[in-house]
Amino acid sequence: MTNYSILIVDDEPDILQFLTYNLNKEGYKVYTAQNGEEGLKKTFTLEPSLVLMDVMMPIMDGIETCQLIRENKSITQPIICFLTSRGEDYSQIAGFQAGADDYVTKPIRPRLLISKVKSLLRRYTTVETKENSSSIKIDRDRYTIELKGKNINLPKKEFQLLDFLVSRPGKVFSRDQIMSYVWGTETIVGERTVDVHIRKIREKLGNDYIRTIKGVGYTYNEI
Amino acid sequence: MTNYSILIVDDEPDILQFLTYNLNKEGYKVYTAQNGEEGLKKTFTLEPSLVLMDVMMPIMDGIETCQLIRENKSITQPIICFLTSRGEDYSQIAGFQAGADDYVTKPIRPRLLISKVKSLLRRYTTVETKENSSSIKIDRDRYTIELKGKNINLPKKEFQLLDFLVSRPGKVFSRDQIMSYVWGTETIVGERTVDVHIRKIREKLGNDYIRTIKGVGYTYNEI
DNA sequence: GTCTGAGTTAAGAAATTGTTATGAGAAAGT
DNA sequence: ACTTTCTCATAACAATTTCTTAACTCAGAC
Repeated sequence: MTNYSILIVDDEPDILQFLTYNLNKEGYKVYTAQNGEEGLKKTFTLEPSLVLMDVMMPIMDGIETCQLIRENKSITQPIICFLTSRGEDYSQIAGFQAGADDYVTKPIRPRLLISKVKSLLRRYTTVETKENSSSIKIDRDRYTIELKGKNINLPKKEFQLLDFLVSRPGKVFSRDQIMSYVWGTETIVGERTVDVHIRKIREKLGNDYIRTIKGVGYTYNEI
Repeated sequence: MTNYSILIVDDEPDILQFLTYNLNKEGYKVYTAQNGEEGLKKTFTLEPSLVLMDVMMPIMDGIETCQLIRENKSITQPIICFLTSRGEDYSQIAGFQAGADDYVTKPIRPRLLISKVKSLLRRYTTVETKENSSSIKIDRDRYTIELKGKNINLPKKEFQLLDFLVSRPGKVFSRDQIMSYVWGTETIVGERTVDVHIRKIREKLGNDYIRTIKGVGYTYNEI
C-alpha cells in the first residue's frame, strides 16, 4: 500500500512491540531502536520518513537525538514526532526548539496515533517530473508550494484546488468534482469561478502545469 | 557537530585536564585558564559560549571575575556556571548575585556535568540567517532578545510568542497553536489578542521578521 | 456566421488581518 | 501603603487580501 517507513525509538520493549504491531497493521514498514544513539544511527542509515521517539531515554535523550538528526544536512530529513508523558511541559518547549514537528502524549491510543501518523505523512506531496528535474512539492502544513526550488504562496482556495489536481497527476477532473472538493457539496458557486481560480494559479505557476480538456475539465500536467 | 566553545577556569591542573578530556569527548571546543585574571582575558578574546569557573581561586576569585565579565557590555555574554565545593552555601548565593547562571558541586560527576552543560547551552537559541549577518538570539533566562547586536526587551507574552515562532523558523503556527503554547489550554483569550501581540513585536523588531499566512497563521521568516 | 465552451478582466462582496485606544490589573518604585 | 509605570486583553474601526460574480473576449466546431 504505502512505502513509508517509520522508525520507533523507545527504551521500553513493550511500547516498541505495541506500536510496531499497530503500525504494521496499517501497512507501514517499521524499524525500532532502544535508545537515542541507536535511533540516530538507524535514522542515518535507513532514512525513514517518520521518526516516533520517546523524550526520556537512557544514553541519549530524545531532544538531543532530534537536534543531531536535524544537524545532518546530508540525509532527507524525517518528520520527527515525540512521545511525551502528559504534563511534561518542558519537553514540549524544548522539543519544538530541537526541531520536532509534533507530539503524541502517552498513554498512546492506537487510533489517535494512526490518524496523527497519517496526517503527518500526508503533509508533503512531491511530484517528480520525468525528464528535467523540475518537481512540484506541496506542503499542506504551510500552504506553500515549492516549484523548481522557488516557494510560491497561494491563497487557500487556489491552494486547495491545485492540491486536488496534483493528487492524481494526469487525471482529468470535471468542474463539478473540483467544486465538490474545494467548496463542499453544500455551497454552490457559479460556473466561471473555477476558471478564474485556474487562471490565477496559472498566473503564478506558469501556463504549462494545468491543462484544459475541453468539455471535460482540468488536469495537472505531467510535463 | 556542535560549534560551542567552553572556557574552563580552575587553579587545579588535574581538574582542568579532567574536564577538558570529558568535554572534548562530547565534541566541544575547550579552552582553559588557571586563574581569574587569565579567565577574564580569555573570555574577552575568545568569547566562549559557556564559562565553567571555580569559585575559590588565587589572584582573582570566581565571583569577582564573573562580575567583571558581566560588566563588559561589548562582548556576547557567555553562560557562566560555577564549580563549588559541597557546603559552600555562601558562594552559591554570591555567585548568583554576581550574575552566574548555574553551579555544579564538586566532586564532579562527568555524566552529570555533561548533561548540565547540554541543558545550559540549550537555553539559548540562535537563528543565523543566510546571507547577511543579521541573526536573532534568544535568551530564555533573561527574557531578552539580541537582534543585529542590539538588545531588545520584550514583555513576557511577547517574548514567549516570539520564542515559539523562532523555535521552528519557516514553520507556520496557527493562532490555536500559538495560544495553547503562550496561554495554555486552560485560559481562553479572544481571537484578536494574538494579532495585537504580533503587532507589538513587529513594532519592536521591524516588519520583516514575522510573516502572516492568511487563513493559516504566522511564521518566523527566514530572511 | 453562429454557437459553444473556455479565457480574461474588473469590480464589489466577504473574509481576514492590522491598528489604535481604553481600562483593568499587575509590577515596580517611593 | 501609595503612586506610577508597565502589561495585557478587548473592542471598535481601518486596511488589506481573497473570493465571487458578471460581462466581455477569444478560439474552434459546425
